[in-house]
Order: sequence, then structure tokens, then C-alpha cells
Amino acid sequence: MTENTPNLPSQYDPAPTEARWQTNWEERQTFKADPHHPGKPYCIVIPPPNVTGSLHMGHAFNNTLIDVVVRYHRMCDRNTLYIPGTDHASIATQTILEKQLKAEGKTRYDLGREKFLERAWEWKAQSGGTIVNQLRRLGVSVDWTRERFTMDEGLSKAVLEAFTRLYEEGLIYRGKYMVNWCPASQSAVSDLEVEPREIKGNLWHFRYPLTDGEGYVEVATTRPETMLGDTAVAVNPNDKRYQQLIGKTLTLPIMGRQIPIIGDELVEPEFGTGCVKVTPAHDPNDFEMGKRHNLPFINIMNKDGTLNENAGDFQGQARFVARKNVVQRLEAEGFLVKIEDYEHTVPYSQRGQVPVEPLLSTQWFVKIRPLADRALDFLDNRNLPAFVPDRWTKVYRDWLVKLQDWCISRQLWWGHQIPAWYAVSATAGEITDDTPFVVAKSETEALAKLQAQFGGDVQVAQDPDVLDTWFSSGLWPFSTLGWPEATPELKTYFPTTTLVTGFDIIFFWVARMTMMAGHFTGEMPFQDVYIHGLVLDENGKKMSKSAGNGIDPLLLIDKYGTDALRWTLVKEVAGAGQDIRLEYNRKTDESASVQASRNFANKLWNASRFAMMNLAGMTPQQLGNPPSGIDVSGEMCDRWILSRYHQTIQQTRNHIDNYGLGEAAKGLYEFIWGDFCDWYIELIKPRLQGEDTASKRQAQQILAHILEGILKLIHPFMPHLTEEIWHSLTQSSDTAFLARQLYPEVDTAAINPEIEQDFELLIGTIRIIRNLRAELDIKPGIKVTAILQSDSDKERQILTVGADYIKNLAKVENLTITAALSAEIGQNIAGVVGTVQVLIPLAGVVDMAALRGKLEKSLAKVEADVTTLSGKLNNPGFVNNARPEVVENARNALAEAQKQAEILQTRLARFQS
RNA sequence: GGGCGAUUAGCUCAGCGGUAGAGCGCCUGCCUUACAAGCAGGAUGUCACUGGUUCAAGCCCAGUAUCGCCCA
Repeated sequence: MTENTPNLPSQYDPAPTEARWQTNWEERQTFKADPHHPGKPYCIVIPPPNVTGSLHMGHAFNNTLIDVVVRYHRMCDRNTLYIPGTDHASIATQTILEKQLKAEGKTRYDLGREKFLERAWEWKAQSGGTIVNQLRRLGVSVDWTRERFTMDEGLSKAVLEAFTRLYEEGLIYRGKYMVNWCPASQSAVSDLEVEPREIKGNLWHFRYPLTDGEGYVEVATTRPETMLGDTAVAVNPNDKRYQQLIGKTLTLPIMGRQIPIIGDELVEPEFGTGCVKVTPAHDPNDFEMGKRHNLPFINIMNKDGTLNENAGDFQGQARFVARKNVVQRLEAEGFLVKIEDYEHTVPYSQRGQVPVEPLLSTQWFVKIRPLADRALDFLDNRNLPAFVPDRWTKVYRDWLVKLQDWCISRQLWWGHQIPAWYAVSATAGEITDDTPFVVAKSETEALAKLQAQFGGDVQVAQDPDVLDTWFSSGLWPFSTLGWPEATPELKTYFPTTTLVTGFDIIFFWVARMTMMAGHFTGEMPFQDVYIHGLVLDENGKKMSKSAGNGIDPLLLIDKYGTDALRWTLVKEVAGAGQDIRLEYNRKTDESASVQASRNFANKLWNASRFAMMNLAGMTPQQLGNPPSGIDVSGEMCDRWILSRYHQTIQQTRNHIDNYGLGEAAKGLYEFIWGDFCDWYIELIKPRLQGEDTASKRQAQQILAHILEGILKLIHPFMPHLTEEIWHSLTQSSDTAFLARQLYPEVDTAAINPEIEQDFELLIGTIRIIRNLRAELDIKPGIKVTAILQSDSDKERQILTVGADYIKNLAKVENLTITAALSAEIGQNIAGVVGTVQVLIPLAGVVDMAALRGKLEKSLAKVEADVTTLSGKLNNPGFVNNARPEVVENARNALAEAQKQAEILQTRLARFQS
């Protein structure tokens, strides 16, 4: 230790360090991008979280993975931009607001649209900062000066531009179609926002009488109330039972309406009775049949799920109340045949958590085929975007192939209001299905257009609906860069490099971005799509709000530090796409795996402390770089650690370049804790405290050089800790940052497999001696005598070079390295490594039986090896067919095993005598 | 019903043709002036099952089972 020892605590305290660097990075605009900066651009846009949400483990995982690759590429001198931002989440946000209103006994209609939106913006301002501030605690290296929100001015402009262009190109239309209606949100929802649920329900069988009095037909349904809107009964035209009925007329019970029996191939004769009731306004299949057979479309339902005037006596009843009453009435009138128990799937609205109602209504749609086909063309002909792991390509492709028109209108207020204006003079302000309209970028423009058509005193009203949130999210990779303006950002950073996201939104989001970008920019919005798995809870279950099994990342950050959480999330990722499971104890809020990562952070902290205590207050720069790997002379361990270091650089870079983040992390862990801390630091301690100034200087140089390299290598994973240590180590000013240093470059000349292999013999020898010491229960402070015998000149040479290492790390006083054992070495115990036999003379009383047992066990293992290896080599099939180096390896292994067996037999024989 | 993934040490997971690995946990011994959030040593496996390909199979192929996810 020197007079310049920095006074650092022996335990790393993440909280103050992390807060300090987060503030510092942001205040100094460390991650602010400059589109005019030279260097190959590297850009990632954040998958925008819901603005009124809060940070959950999925966000933590996603942003950690993104931040690792972003920080890495920034350090590789790419012109890097990571854009943060949030999404307005229309349905989710509006649901929250309406709940708040309900608590006050009000509805949104009591407030009116304008006041409601004022309130929505207030809520956004108040809660919107939450998730953004939580993101800061993850230490993400985003450019905060470019933070965006899907409803901010620029992005709203992009939405307006996209909508009007699609409309003018005939790719957006308004029409009356069957949509998924959520009576809870009172809005249409897309197919993706509907989840099927297995329900134990009933199948009701009814009798409909033939008008001519010649009997009945029997129909079965899971939704009895819809019979009020029936306009036909259908049978399969090939069904012999009913063929003759086609064309006849039925009298619909309750309503008394005359409805035809039609023949349609769609009817499955095996289902129910083979006769199906047809309700064209309330079922997608029936809708198609209705169109084919020109049936009336009778809508019996209001937007809130109650029945309307077309439902006769049942008007005003909620749909499920009406269901009971309709069944009761049918039973009373003798039309109910039977009620069966019936398990079936019912589509539920994800947001509203109620069954959706197929409803015929007027909505806006995107004509999707041209957009999807374009995206498919990019995928098939240019492999864009490239999915990692590749298996997601098929999922994405299949989806695009079968994609149907996208309903983009939502009967909500929070969101981008549809830029369509209607001439409502003739309808007293009402917008009907037939009201003429124009699409325009502003009311002024719309008014001008309508006036040109209808004259000066036309009364206009804007479409009250808003757009699906994903419409604006679909523009995110280019709207955030300034589109439709031709900004320098757009020019430099688009197409973005990579999208990192979970598989759950490939359809929702990824496909919509590729379609929108393909259409508006003629390019795919990113080259690669890195799809990661989910964070599962301690029981391997998906974390979800409804299951209540989420683990709060902030709790773990408070307890163990951000770097520890980041490290845990990354190191558990296998390959690229597997789910990860997080260990967690719900009683104590402790996580063994995050704790292990905290311990690793502390290990690096202490190794750094040790280094700084031994550098005489000098920085790596002041000490100067060590001789390059190939030239470094003298100490074998110096050449060894430099070889290991450069190999680690190479592997880490390769892994990150291929999205193998977990592998990169594991490799770094082994190098830092194993090679660097357990071996190199221990090996150079005598030199650091010794008198040989040249040797000491070289050890200091390498120690400092590799430590600084380690800090750089691991910085993308553990940014705060490394930034902190780097400033101490390099004594850098507050304006320089590790985050902006260059990532270490590999020097392949320093990689020396032979040295590494030789070094394994030394490590093995040290381990054997330590093991023998433990067997003999020799206290750590006591030094022993050891004899190393080998017939191999090479092995003896390696042992001689490394003699001091063996003496120091195995606590050996008298070390003999010899080709031939002298006769009088007396009683001893032995181990074997390579073909070196390691002997420690026995002193005093020891447990002979135990030692013999140990020898016998080793021998048995080695003999088993000999058996399998010689069996292999005696097999001509192996020798003739296997690759030469494989056979060679087997020969060497056999020779070594035979030698080891021989040594152990000799020892055992001598031991017993 | 269609598709995808998983099944390896008590637990969490690597390994994807050439004699089974890591971390945690467990056992033993250590407060060795970087670190007890640590150091050293140790034990632990019909690699889900059944066939097949191969000189050689956790690893490739076919099928079976169990669990999970996605789509209808």
C-alpha cells in the first residue's frame, strides 16, 4: 500500500453513485446525438411505454438489453442515438380517467369533450413523468433532448400527414362493417385487442314453426337474445334432412317476423341440429351469409350493450338480462326444446374485460393488402427486417399473409381525432352514415373544400372518433426523427439500425411499423429486429397485472442497485430469445440472483480498490501501456493474462455483435472473477510489494491496463459502477466519461493458446497441492514441502518457470522439480496432473485409511478413462472415420490417462507397504 | 385443430456430434492487510421416454409424454 491510496470503502454502495452519474450524464448531455457527426449512424427507438403507466420488469428487461447494445456501439465510435418517449395509449388512459370520473359520480359526457381532454392532459402531465423518471433509474443512455410523445405537436402532424395521404391514395375508407364492439369502453377494438376465453356456457335449442303449419325446425345457439334480430335460418344445401325445406318460410317466435330458410355451404350439418339461425347484424359469419342472400340486417343493440327499439319488448334491457328473459319467454310460449351444458370460447375485450359484441357499425379502415404486400416483398426479396432469433420471421410473415383490413377508428376522445369533416347542414348537426365529408389537414382547409361543394353557409362537424393508438405507434421510427419534414435526423438515422422488443407485440407494433415505413419512406424502418423473451416470475409464470405476480424492478434497484439488476437480467439471457426466470422471495423481497450480481459488482469494486492501492497514485496513462503481448518478456503470468484479456475482448465483441448478450456477460464474469481476480492479482502480489522495480512496474502497467479495459468491456452492462471506478482510476475530470471512451480492440498477436495451455498445468498443480493440503488438514499458515516429478522435459520446464507461482499460491516452502524420484522420500501422499506426479511428504499422524481411499478413488476414475479411450482407439471405425485431430486428441488423452494410472498404482503400492 | 418453445446436479440454467459444465444452495477448513457481499477445498447427474442415423448421440432424425406460449 502506498501513501496515495484512495480512501474507498470496502463495500460498494450503489445508490449514491448511480444517482450521481445519472444526473451527471444527463446534465452534460453525454448521450445527445448530432446528426452531422461523422461515423456510421446507429439508432434505436424505444418501444414507447404507456405514458400513464409505471415501470415494470418487462420495461426494465427491454431497456437494459437495448442500452447494452446502444452503449456498446456508442463506444465503438458509431454515431449513436437512442430515442426515448411514451405512447398515449388511448383506451388504457381513457379507462383510467373514466374510472376517476365514476368515483366522482360523473361520466365523460357530463364534462363534455373539451373539459374531458383538458383533464386528460392534466393527468398526463401529472403521471406522465413517472415512467420517464423511472426509466432514468435504469441508467439508460437515451438522448433526453429528443424525448417524444405520440400526441406531441410533431407526431400529431405526422399522423395527420399519414392519414390524409392514405386517404387520398384510396387506402383509407369509411364504411359499415362488422367490428368487435367493446360495450365497456363503448368503442370498436381491433382483432388483436380481443382474447378468446374458455367459458362453460349453454347451448339453447329452440323451435321455429314453419309458416305453413307443417311443423318446426330446431336451431341451437349460445346467444339466445340475438334471435330477436334473426332474418333467416340456414341449412347446408347438401343436407338430405333439410334440403326440401329451402325456400320455405318460418315465423320467428316472439317477433312474429316471416323469415326464409336458405341453403348455404357454410353451414356445418354436424353442428347442433344442422339448422342455424342467421343474425346478419350480430355475427361475422351471418354477416357474410346476409350479404350473399340479400337478407335484411337488423341491429338490435345499443352501443352500451343494451337492446334497442328493434328488440321489441326487450328494449332497454342489458344484453345478459335480455338473454334470460328471451329464454323465459320462449319457454313460456313452448319454443324452448332443451338447454345443454356447452363449453365454448367467447371473445373478451382485453381492456374492458367483458365479452365483445360483433356489431355492425360505421368505422374507418385501412386497406391493408397493399401495405402488407409491400412489407412481404421486403422480407422475401431483401430479408428485411432480419429477425433474431430467426424463427420469428415465419410468425411475422404468416401474419402479414393473412392480414385483413385494419379498423382504425375508436369511439374515444383521448387520441388523434380523425381529420374528416362532415357537411351536416342537412341533418341538423348529426353525422349519419350518408353525410358527405372531406378529409383535410385542418378545419379551415376542410371548410374550404366543403364550401366549394355545398356553398358558403355549410355547417361542418369533425368526425368525433379518434385513431387507434397503434396508428401513431406505427409511424414511431420515422415520426420521432421529424417526418414528414426532411430533417437532418431523418437523413442520418433512418432507417434505424435495430428494434429490440418482445414477441408479444410483433403483430401489434412491429408489423405496423414495417407496413407504414414501407409505404411512406420506401424502406423498412430497421435492419434487425431482436426479439427477446419475457421475464417470468419465480414460479416460471408470465408476470401480469391480472395475476398480480409482478416483481417491482425499483424495489430490486433500491435493494441491490441498478447495475446488479441489469447484470442479472442480461446474464440470464440464453442465445437471444429465451424467457428468463427471476428468483424472488415474496416474503422478504429478496432475490438470490440479483444478490449474486450485487456481489459481483462488489468484487469488481474491490479488485479496483486493490489495484488503485498498488499503483502508487498513478493512472494507467501515467504508467504507460505494457509491452504488447508478443513482446512482453519475463513473467509468464503477464503473457498469460494478456492473452486471456485479448481473447475476452474478441469473444465479447463477437457475442454482442450477434446479440449474444448473455454469453458476453458470462465470458466477462469468468475473465474478471476467475482469471483476473483469482489468479492474476494473486500472482502479482509479491511483485507489487517486492524490490524488483522493473518487474513491479510491468505488473502495475498490466494491472492498470487490464483493469481499465475491463471497465470499458463491462461498462455497457454495469454503467454506473464502471463510470465511478474509471474516474478514480484515471483521475479524469467531470467532463470526460467512460461512456464515451472507445471499446477495447483486440490484438490477435497477444492471443497465445500455447501459453494458456501451459498455464493450465501450473493452475492444475497448484490446485492439486491445495487439495492435498486440505486432505491432510494442514492449516493455511503452514508451508509444506512438495516434490513434482515428470518424465516430460516440457512439463518440467513449465513447472520451473512457474515455480514461484506454485510456492506462493500453494504455500510451498521446499519445492523440488525432478525427472527421477530419489529412493528415500519416505511416506507421502500424491496427486497427479497431466503426467506430473505431485508428492507431499507426510509428517505426523494422518488418517491412512482416508488417504488410501482417496487414491483408490482417483485411480478408479483414471482407469475408467483408460477403458473408454482404449475402447475407442481399438475400434477401426473410429480411427478410420473420425477427424485426424480428434483421433490425435484421444491418443494423447489415453497416453496421459495410462501414465496417470501407472503413477497412482505405484503410489498406492508404496503407500500400502 | 395448427404452430413454436422447454424437459441436463437439490434450484436456476449453459453446452447442440468427439471422455458431462457454471452460478446459487449444500459439506469441510479459513477474519491469509482488495473483497466474509470474501478465500481455499469437496460431494452431487439412467442429460424426460422409445426407436433410428453414425465409428461415435444431451447434441442429428422419427415418435411418445409432461409443462409453457402463440394462432384459430
